[in-house]
Formats: sequence, structure tokens, C-alpha cells
Amino acid sequence: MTRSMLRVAEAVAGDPAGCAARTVTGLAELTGTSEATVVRTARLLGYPGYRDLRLALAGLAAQQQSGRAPSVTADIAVDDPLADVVAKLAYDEQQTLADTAAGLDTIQLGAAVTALAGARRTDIYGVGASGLVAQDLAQKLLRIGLVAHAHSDPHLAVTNAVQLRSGDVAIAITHSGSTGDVIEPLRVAFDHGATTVAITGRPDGPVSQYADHILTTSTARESELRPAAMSSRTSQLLVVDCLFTGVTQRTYETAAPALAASYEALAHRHAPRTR
Amino acid sequence: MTRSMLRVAEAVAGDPAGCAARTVTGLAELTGTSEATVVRTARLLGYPGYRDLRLALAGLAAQQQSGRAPSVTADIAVDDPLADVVAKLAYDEQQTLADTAAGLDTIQLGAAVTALAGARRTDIYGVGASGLVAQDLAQKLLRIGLVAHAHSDPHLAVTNAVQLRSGDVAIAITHSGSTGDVIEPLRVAFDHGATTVAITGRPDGPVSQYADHILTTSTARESELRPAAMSSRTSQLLVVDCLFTGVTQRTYETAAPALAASYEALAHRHAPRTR
DNA sequence: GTCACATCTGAAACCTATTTTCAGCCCCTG
DNA sequence: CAGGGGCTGAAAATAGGTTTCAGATGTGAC
Repeated sequence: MTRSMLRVAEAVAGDPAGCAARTVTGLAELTGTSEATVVRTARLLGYPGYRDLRLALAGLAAQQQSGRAPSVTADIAVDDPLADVVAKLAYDEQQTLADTAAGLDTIQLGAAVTALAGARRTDIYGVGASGLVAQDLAQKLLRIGLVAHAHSDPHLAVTNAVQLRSGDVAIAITHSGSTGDVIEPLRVAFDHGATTVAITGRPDGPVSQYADHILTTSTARESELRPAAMSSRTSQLLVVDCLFTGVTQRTYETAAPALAASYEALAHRHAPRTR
Repeated sequence: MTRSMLRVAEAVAGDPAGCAARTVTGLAELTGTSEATVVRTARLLGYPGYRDLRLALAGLAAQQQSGRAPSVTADIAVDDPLADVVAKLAYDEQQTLADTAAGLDTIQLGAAVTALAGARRTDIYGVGASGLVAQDLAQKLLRIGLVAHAHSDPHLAVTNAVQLRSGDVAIAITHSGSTGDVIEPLRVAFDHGATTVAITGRPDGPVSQYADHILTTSTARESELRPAAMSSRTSQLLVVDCLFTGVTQRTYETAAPALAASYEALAHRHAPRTR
């Protein structure tokens, strides 16, 4: 690529939307080159001519636009109208999901799924907001016929952890990676030979010392009106769903009938619809 | 809009991407009209000419493209590799969030927020997966200094509901809208004069009879490996977050110090980081 | 039924934007 | 520093978009 073509390419890369709004002549003037050079650059970039590059550019610009819906990325303010709050929260959680999915190590996930699928029993530790995630995972695993317990009480968690042995699984869920109340039972489980998994936003935190497999959740920015607990919960739940779905796939023969049975059992607890 | 212009407009609406790839003459031929008509249609649609319409069309096409990432929309199969499972689950939950945000009635939400902000006490009912969402909301409200309790035990829920009176708030969370165990306490609360809120995926279900305000969650498609509980939970949690954030805004004077205090109180429960 | 009017429509002229050509220039090499 | 290869932009050529205008079509009144 030559010097003047580089100038054009830079302009295009730097401001796709702006370039899409210009004609060949306009872009030539902007970059201080000629129409011919602009066309040549377009060819080099893999388009039949400038016209097509421009169309592609317009598409790119539109995508970027939609990516950052106006002001949605901004922090939530105390005086935001409710409609904005809804939009911003939804956008933020979507972002958290995307980050988590992108950052999740499928090797570690696969190892955790394998351990869970073959476990005699599974203990899950989590306190506070993470305690609810732990319960969610336990509920799901129970539904597919596994033996799983969520512990929010650190004392009971430890007393149960000593019962674990090789082949069992212990899962600690902590956003900070340094919640003593869940690290302690995980350590005990680890020492007793159980396979240990940590779901944490800080893979470099103390919890990882005792974790055979580490599943990383995203640590999105937080603020006063957007507590870390909110996005970490979203992130943790996605990991939990992935674990659950993975285990269901792995143990499909037994999981499918178990799921059907639990669905069946709940059916009569729903009152008939009014309309 | 005249007949031949309508033909052009339909072609554009029906296949934006295809039209973006055509020239005026091409589109005129495709629609069996003339260049002049195509240009006139473009003007009518609010563009200075066909050139600009075409650029806009290219943008639109690109957005649609990105919207449906290849195969991610497909159902999760038993033999999907884990990486696909992660992508599909994340995509699906993102979709659920978007749907929920789009379908949430901010008027109803505002009314619920107002009721919560001024409530003497708040009871929240939910069983099963929704029980965890109820607890999540209760945890959040407690953090900003409100009096909130989540009830998963239907008997205790009812016995507590009779204590409610005008100015108090009762919230029922049920995806199906017909879970007797949460409808009953909501009915009792309703009869005792409390302000009642339903968070449900079936606003036409029985639960709505006793709800002053109805917040609708999205009812995304489900399948064997993608239980309804998964997306309904995501949807419910977004609503909960919106409620929480709304109440925090509304009671900022008292909520902010309360949040800070609860953050402070937890700080010493985290062990020092290893690295 | 038919005439007058308004409106729509497309062929062709016109103009703008893009592409191609080509001569000059720069820079590298021997 | 002379020769040559490749880069560059002015200008011609062309493709694509826009405007004009005359004919077609439909509509309502008489």
C-alpha cells in the first residue's frame, strides 16, 4: 500500500460514517489526494469500486450506531425518567451477557460439566446475592436428577463439606473472589478430595487457590445506581445456565425424563386460566 | 401514494438488502416501473434522492445481518459443542432482555415504584424459580432501608398477608400467572387494602384479578434444553432491577446512605486478595 | 356516453458521480 | 546522476441518478 492510499485508508478506518457521507471527490479533497487514488484504495480493500465501499461503509456506520444507542451507555442518573432507566438497565445487562459469553473458557466449563455429570453429590456455596444464584443452580440440577445442595449458612456449608470425597463436586460462587464464608467450605471440600469449581469475577482472587476449575464472570463497571451485584448476578446466572445445559446434554438419557417428570409434577399447582 | 410507487415501496420494504444492491434502473426493472418513479418514491420516503435511500438501505441490511448472528438463533441441540451452547444461551437471554424492556409498561412501573417508595412494609411472594427472584428483590429493597420480606412458604405468606393494610405493598411473581400458591396471598393482601403488584408473563392470567399494577415479563419460546424458567427468570430479574432502581431514585435521600452503609458492613467479610 | 381536468407514468434529456486513461513526477537503483 | 519502475492526479469517458415533459390513465361532471 502506498503513501497516499494509506491516507485514504486511514480516513476510512478513522471515520467510516463520515466517509460514507462523502462522494469520491469529497473524500479525495479531505485526504488531499485524487479521485483515482480513492478508487484504487477501494479496490485494494476488496471492493469493485468506491461506490461499493461506500455502501459497505454505510452499513458499518449503521451497525456502530445501533451498538451504542444514543445515551444508553451513559450512567443512570437520579433524575432519569423511568423509560430511560429500563433501557439503560436492559442494555447494560445485555452487555454483561456478551462480555461473559466472550470471556468464558469453554475448556474449564467442559471440565466442570464433566465433573458435575459424574458427581455422587454436589455442594454449592454462595452468600448474599450469590446465594440466590447458588440456589438457582441447585434447583436446576435437582430437576435433572442430580444430588445438589445450595448452602448459604457458612457453618452448615463447612460441616457438609467434610462429607465430600473424591468424585463429588463443590462449587463456590463469589463475585469478589475473596468471600471468606464461601472460600472456607471450598477449601475443606478441596482438602477432602472433591473436585472444586469457582465461579468468580476475580480469577486471581484467593478463592482460586482451592479451585480445580475456574469459571470467570464479567466484572462490569458499577456505580451508585448500578450496584456490582446487579451485573455480577446476570453474569453468574449465565454461567449457571451454561453449566446446567451442558450437564443436561451430557446426561441426556436420564436428564430428559427427569425434566419431564418435574414439569408434570408442577402442572396441577397452576389454577385454570381465567380467559 | 400511487400504485406504481407502492410497488417500489413494497419491494424496498420486502428486501432492503436486495434493493441496496440494485441501481435505480435495476430497481425500476424489478418493479416494472421507471427510474423516475423510483426516485419519486425515494423522495416520498424522506430521502433527497435514490442515492441516499440506497445508503440507508445498506445500513439497514447490515443491521439485520448483525441482528441474527448465523445459527445462534437455532435451538440448542443435544450434540451442540459447549461454545455454541454458551453463545446461544447468551444470545437468547439478550433477546429476552430486549423483549422485556420493549414490552414493559413504564406507567405501571412508575405506579409500582411510587407505591413501593411510600410503603410501610412490602411482602413479596414467589415459589420455585420465581421464589429466588422474590428474594433478590427483597434483598435489594432491604439494602436501601425499606421493610421487605420474600415469602416462599405459601402458608406463612398468607398469614403475613393478613397483616397488610392500606399503604403497604404486596408483590406476586409468577411466570404462568396462575400459580395458586402466590395468587392466594396476593388476594388476601388485596382484600386487606394493600397495593398489589403482579410480575407475570401472563397479564391475562388469574393473578391479575388481584393486582393493582401489572408488570409484564416476556414469554420467550422454550424447548427441552431451554426451559421457560430460564428466560422468565432473566425477564423477571430485569423488572426487579427496574423497580429497585426506580425506588432508589425516588428515595435517593435515604437510599444512598443506606446503600453505602450496607456496602461498608460487608467490606470486612472479604479476605485480603492474594495478588 | 363523452368531454374536460387532474393526476400518474415512463422515455429521454440532462447532469452528477464514479471510473478509466494517460502523461508527468517522484523515488529508488545501479 | 541517468534510467526505469511505479505512484499520482488531471482530464476524458462512462455509468448512474435526476429532471423534464409529453403521453396515458383515471375521474367526475354534464
